[in-house]
Parts: sequence; C-alpha cells; structure tokens
Amino acid sequence: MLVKAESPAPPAEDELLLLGLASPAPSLPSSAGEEEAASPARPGSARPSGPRRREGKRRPGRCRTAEAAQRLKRSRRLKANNRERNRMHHLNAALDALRDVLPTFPEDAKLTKIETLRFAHNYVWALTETLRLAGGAAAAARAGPDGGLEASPSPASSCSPAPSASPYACTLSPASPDGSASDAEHWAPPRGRFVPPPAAAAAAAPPGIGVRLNSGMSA
DNA sequence: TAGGCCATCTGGTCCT
DNA sequence: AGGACCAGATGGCCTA
Repeated sequence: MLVKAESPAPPAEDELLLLGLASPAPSLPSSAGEEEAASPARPGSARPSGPRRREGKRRPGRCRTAEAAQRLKRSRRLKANNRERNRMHHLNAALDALRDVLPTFPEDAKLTKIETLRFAHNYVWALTETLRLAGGAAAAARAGPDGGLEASPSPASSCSPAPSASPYACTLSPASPDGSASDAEHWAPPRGRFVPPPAAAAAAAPPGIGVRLNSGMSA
C-alpha cells in the first residue's frame, strides 16, 4: 500500500496502463513464453501467488488477437480494481459513520474495524436492554431485590447512550448479547485495546456489557 | 523484530 | 457481458 487515501485516488498508473503507456505495457511480448506482462499494476502491490497462466502456446499468427485479448482483459481487470477500491472506500465510510455514533473514550480514540463492529453490536444490545428495562421499570421495582440479570444494574448505567454526559461502559467483551457460544467465538476480541469506562461503570457492568480497561481489563 | 491492522490486487462466483 | 460481492494473498505502516 502506498497511499492511505480516504478518498479514491485517481488511478494514474492504471490509466497509463490502459493507454498502453506505462512500463509494463504488454504491447510487444518479447517471447512466446512471456508471462502476463501487464500484471504488476503498481509497485508494492500484491501479486497473486497462485499458478499463473502462461502464454507459451500462443501461435505466431494469432499474436495480434491474443494481444488484444490480453489488453482487453487487463482493461477489465483495472476497471474491476477501481470498482473494488471504491467499494471498499464506501465500506470504510460507512464504518466511519458508525464510529461517529459510537461513544468512545477518549472521544478521538479510533476503533479498529472489528472493534467497531463488536462494540456496535453490544451497544445496540445495551440500548435495547435499556428500553426494555425502562419499560418494565415499575414492575421490576416491585419485583424485589433479586432476579439475576434483571436485578443487576441497568445497562443504562453502564452503557450510557450520551457520551457527553458520561463515558459509556460498553465493551468489546466476547460475551455476546444473546450469550450463544458460537457467537462468542465470533465476537471474541483479539486483545484489549479499547479503553474506556470508569471503574464505577465497570463494577456495574452486567453480563454481555462487560468493561474493558486498557489491555488488562476484564469483562 | 514480530504481530496487528490496513489498503490493494486478484480471481472466482453470483446476479442482473 | 458487466457489475457486485467475496475471500485469499501481499506488502506497507505502526506499535509493543
């Protein structure tokens, strides 16, 4: 990767290749056995490690058409590359938008992609629980002191939807909202990089809304 | 320096 | 046929 551009960069070299002006232009294969001359799209870019087709059996009389086919193929590939690049840029933009609505601490902390998805997953669940518990708050108050999850502090206290009011306490904890084991595998965080909530919120965190403190924090 | 994260390229598959 | 989507591969950057 050469450029970490948030916006799609003009594929200058790609265009050159399309025009047959860039160095790897496949215009004149030096030998019949030459291997896909135009493949190195840009320096530092990935090259497929798999078996590559060889053109060794190209017949002399078909050189021109084979070349044209090669060029057409290359042209399509480059267009596909551009589309794919744009697609990923849009995906990243959506991810950024998601980051924007997720409360982080510190506020400018940037979650990784996987962290963003995990946190959003838990955050949505926390908000859902908040609504659910708020709806049944009166009943819960009459129900008595015990009651498992229902008796634990409301997620609202450990996962504030208002970042400005207080640091949230949502987490990237492996514990999935629905508690399924398979889900836990999917959502298990690689490591504790995410930081946030104060100890008070940590203590109040219910199952699935665990709190992570720096690298050593536990759910 | 190893490992994590990321952008990009690429070929395959599915869909319109 | 062409585009969207996907997963694998690769190399760069950054941090512990």
